Amino acid sequence: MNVIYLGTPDFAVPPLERLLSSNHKVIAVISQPDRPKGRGYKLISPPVVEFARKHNIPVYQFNNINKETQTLLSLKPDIMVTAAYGQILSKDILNVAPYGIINIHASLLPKYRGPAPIQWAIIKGETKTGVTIMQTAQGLDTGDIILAKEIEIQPEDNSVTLAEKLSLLGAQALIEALDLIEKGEAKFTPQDNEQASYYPMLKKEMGKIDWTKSAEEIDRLVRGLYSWPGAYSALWGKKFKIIKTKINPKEYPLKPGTIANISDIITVMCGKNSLDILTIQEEGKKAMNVSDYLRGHKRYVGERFE
RNA sequence: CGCGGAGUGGAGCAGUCUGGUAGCUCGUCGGGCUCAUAACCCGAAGGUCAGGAGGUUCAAAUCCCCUCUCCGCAA
Repeated sequence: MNVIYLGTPDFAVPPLERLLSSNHKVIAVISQPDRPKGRGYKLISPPVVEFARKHNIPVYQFNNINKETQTLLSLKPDIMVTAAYGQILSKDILNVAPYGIINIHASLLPKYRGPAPIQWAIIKGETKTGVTIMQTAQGLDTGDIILAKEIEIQPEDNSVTLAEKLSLLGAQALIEALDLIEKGEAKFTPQDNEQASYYPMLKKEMGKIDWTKSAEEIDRLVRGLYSWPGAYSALWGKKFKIIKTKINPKEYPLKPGTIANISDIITVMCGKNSLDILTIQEEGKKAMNVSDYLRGHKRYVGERFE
């Protein structure tokens, strides 16, 4: 089938790559416009755009896709695929291709609808998640399900590692779904709205660690928010990103947020249990092992994170 | 020109304001102590102080100029 692929971030690259080596043909890639990013506000192209250019696929970066119905029609797609595209599609767009639009969603729908399902699944302490290939319908992540694939969330998984896995899983699922649709064997199962849950976009403020919470919760926050926006806390007048932590079952008679032990790691008392900080990043500095950090900084037990 | 921090032996830092050829914690190597050790003691190696056969100066890691790289904020 002739496919128009709509996607933007890293997550959307592997499925596109997989499509290129499939029986289906990618006739165009649509992505968000280049945005000023990083220091100096340089204009940066989305990862999917970089990839598409490298493979000489025509790229479109519409400011508002909903005004481009005619452009899309002229491309004559059989079907369109979305993967973290970033724009809400109007009804007109949904009807451009004969086979409609299908979406790769990084959760087991109907759970974890919304724009950050991977991160939320970790934060909420799920032990498994997955990808769902579903029809893109009006309404956020509410379309009929074609197929889904499960994966376990490992205790050391963070959003980056899990996204990589889900992206590859999604690539595989996408091809299977397209093949089914082409053969007319795809089944479309409506979502059970009773079971549905929706989680919003991540915000920076979410990363501020509340040390009165349990070590388990904080550890999940650290893993879920890595690498953006990241969990953080302040100490010694500086802001520190907490990159990697490990739950420590020890309890100390100290207020939450207090440093209870320093060796190669820094152990901080939490609301319940304590947390070993393994990797840290001081503002303006690179991320480093706490053991390295401690070589150049005299830090003491009893000091307290804010 | 968005704001800001930083580039010093293998690692993390100090020294820069108040110029005078480099220091700390650790690592590495050798030796000692020890039943033994990541502990302790003694010793050693290792640095064109990001780069510019730049500027100022008797003298620059330190002051001035230019370039490169990394990072935090912001978006």
